[in-house]
Amino acid sequence: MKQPKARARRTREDIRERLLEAALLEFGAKGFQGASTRAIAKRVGAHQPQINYHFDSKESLWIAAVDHLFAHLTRAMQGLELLQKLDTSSGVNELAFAFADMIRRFVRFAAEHPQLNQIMVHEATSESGRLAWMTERHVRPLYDRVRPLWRRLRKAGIAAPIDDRLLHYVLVGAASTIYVNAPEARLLTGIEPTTTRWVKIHAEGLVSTLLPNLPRETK
Amino acid sequence: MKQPKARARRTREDIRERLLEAALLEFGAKGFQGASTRAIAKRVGAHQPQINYHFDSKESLWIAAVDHLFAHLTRAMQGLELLQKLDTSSGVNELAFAFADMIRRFVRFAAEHPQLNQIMVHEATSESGRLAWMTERHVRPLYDRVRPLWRRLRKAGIAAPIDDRLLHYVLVGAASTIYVNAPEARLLTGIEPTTTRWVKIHAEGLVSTLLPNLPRETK
DNA sequence: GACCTTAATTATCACTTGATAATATGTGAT
DNA sequence: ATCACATATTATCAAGTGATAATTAAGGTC
Repeated sequence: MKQPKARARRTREDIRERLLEAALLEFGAKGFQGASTRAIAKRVGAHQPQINYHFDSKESLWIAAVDHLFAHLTRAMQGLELLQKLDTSSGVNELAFAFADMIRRFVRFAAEHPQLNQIMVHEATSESGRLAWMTERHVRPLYDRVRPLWRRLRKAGIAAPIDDRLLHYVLVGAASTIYVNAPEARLLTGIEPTTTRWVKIHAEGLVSTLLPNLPRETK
Repeated sequence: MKQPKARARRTREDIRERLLEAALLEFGAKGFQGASTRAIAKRVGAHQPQINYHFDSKESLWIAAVDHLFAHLTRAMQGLELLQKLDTSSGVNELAFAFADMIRRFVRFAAEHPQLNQIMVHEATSESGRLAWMTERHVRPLYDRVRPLWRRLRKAGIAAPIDDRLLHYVLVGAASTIYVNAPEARLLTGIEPTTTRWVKIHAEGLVSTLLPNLPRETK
């Protein structure tokens, strides 16, 4: 009477994708050490050794998951042609509008994908190969791109008086902490911060605060 | 020839204090799960079972360490009589100066004791008994104290346009992320953010940004 | 100096972890 | 239908975890 459990066989891409998403949730919530491969596999109804089968190791899974998520971020941010605005040296006002939009997009992304900043924070608290890899591969490009833009906005008197090297952490922290710490924020404030309503309020608050002299948008 | 290793016998308070400090470093860097009691003990030249001897369990150690650190924060913040400024309904300008000072102190504390915000972030990413305990016991008092002050400053037109429920996370994030992520920040920016020079630049930047219409201090 | 309280050390336990090897089964090509 | 290959499952391992019990030694008190 013991009939063998029907095993769900899925395509390579399908199961890999599911494992990546599950990994992001676990790594984001528990950190690299705290997340267990068994818990990740269980999330998608798989068994633990499938992780070593589809990826080579826990670390490889982590790398693949982080690549996956940063690709998502890049996609979400690049409707903006910030680089071109800068390169063409066009009007500083246009740059300011583009920057404001970048802030809004970043806040929205942080709300919808808190795993990214959660993972960054979990890793950034102690030195490791993973931290060095993530910093150079994914964080530096963003940092290097944003820094000159901010300098220009400051010279134009549009941006708040924050050093361009510190800005990265001020912006990331101000934008993402409430979503990184969402379980705490729900307990503390009683609100659900990931609501579109609150995300908008948050984003507009940051825009007005970081770019206090943003000109009126006249299209 | 095998002479017994001289064992360092210390007073109860001494070894407890040392274990607490070591625990903060490990918990801050690795999170609760990631930190091992053996690593904590090793930091102070002790053996792992001493943790269960002087504290009851890993969790009790964590609680004691967090209490210890928040007591330190309270001490660092309370030269300010923010409460009184509020209660006496005295001039809003004085409140603003006090608030600015609070920001400076908080930034300085975050730089000198990154473990606090590291631990908060590690715990806040997933629900747990520890998170609930820490939120209600230590975070809520600060949150509840600051919120009405900020409302008053906003009404007076001194504070930046950020909702008072969100402010907590905007401020904590903007002030502490660079120190929480210091290992990353060093790699990324090439500067040492915990220098008094950079801490001052950071703090003043936040004050000007969050309180853009702070009156000139006239004593 | 003997004694006793308290801290330190050693040995060991049950449990969880990531990984590997061996086996079983699903699926498409022929 | 059969076969070959790719995916799933099971069993197992060594390493590391927090905790406990048993033993040893330090330091003050008389």
